[in-house]
Amino acid sequence: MLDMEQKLKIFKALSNETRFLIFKNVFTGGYACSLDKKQPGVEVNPIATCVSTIAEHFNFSLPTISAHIKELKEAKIITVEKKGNKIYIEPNIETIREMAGCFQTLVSNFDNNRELFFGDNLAVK
Amino acid sequence: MLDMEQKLKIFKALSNETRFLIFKNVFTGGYACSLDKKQPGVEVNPIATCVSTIAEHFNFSLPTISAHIKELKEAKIITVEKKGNKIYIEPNIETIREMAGCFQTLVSNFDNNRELFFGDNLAVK
DNA sequence: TATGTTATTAGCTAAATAGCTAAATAGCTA
DNA sequence: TAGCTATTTAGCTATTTAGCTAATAACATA
Repeated sequence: MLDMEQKLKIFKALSNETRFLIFKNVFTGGYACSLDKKQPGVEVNPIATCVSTIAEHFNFSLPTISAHIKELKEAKIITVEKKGNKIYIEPNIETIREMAGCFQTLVSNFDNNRELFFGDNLAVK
Repeated sequence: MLDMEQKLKIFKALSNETRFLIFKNVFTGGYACSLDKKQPGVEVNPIATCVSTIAEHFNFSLPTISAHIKELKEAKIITVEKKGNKIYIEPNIETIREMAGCFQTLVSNFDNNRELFFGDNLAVK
């Protein structure tokens, strides 16, 4: 279960456009190709990418992108693993799964309470 | 459908602890009682509350709470309606329903791709 | 060992954020 | 109309954020 502090970190991490785009592309494979070009045959998840590959997609400096990645890592939205002198970045789907669950529970409880109290349900109205 | 700009506003709105707590209590009825005490018989959703009622729960000034509420309103997380000289605040469940859907779609697509590519599914492993 | 590659740290600046108090606005009520 | 209640606006300050360059660290390889 994600506690409030962790949720705040996740919301903050995703509230910045650059971090949101990194998140989007890490989760949907938007950066995956560049990796193979750089080091064919390396044994990593084909969805994995690295800091400089991500940075290629932005007009920001490498340290800036590195700092954004650190924030996504601390929010547990991505995982990072050092192999050689590269950092391999992968999506952390379990955190997103938990977020989906939290929002869904809130909606379900809300709809259920509304039905209990008012006998209606705007969700199907 | 929520566009990226709207999602960024929602994440930003929920990244601050005070706003997160307001959100939590507006959605779960944490502030509802004070309203009746103030104006019995007024014709509003019993879950509705107002700015000063919310402010009672924090050690922050009324203008500070007012500004937080404005940000939640602009993120479409809550709705506000002026009745007389009060602002009645209600949860906007449709926005949260959309967020739940976005996260769930991301998770479902991710799991589906993983199964397609690797024949496994960490969700049930 | 020297050089190149990848990423982080340090130190800086400009802009945004979150808080405050005082004043203004809007509407109700005596 | 005068005064009361509810809320917002204006103007201020301290802190945080997001960007930069330069320097450093860690590792690979010629």
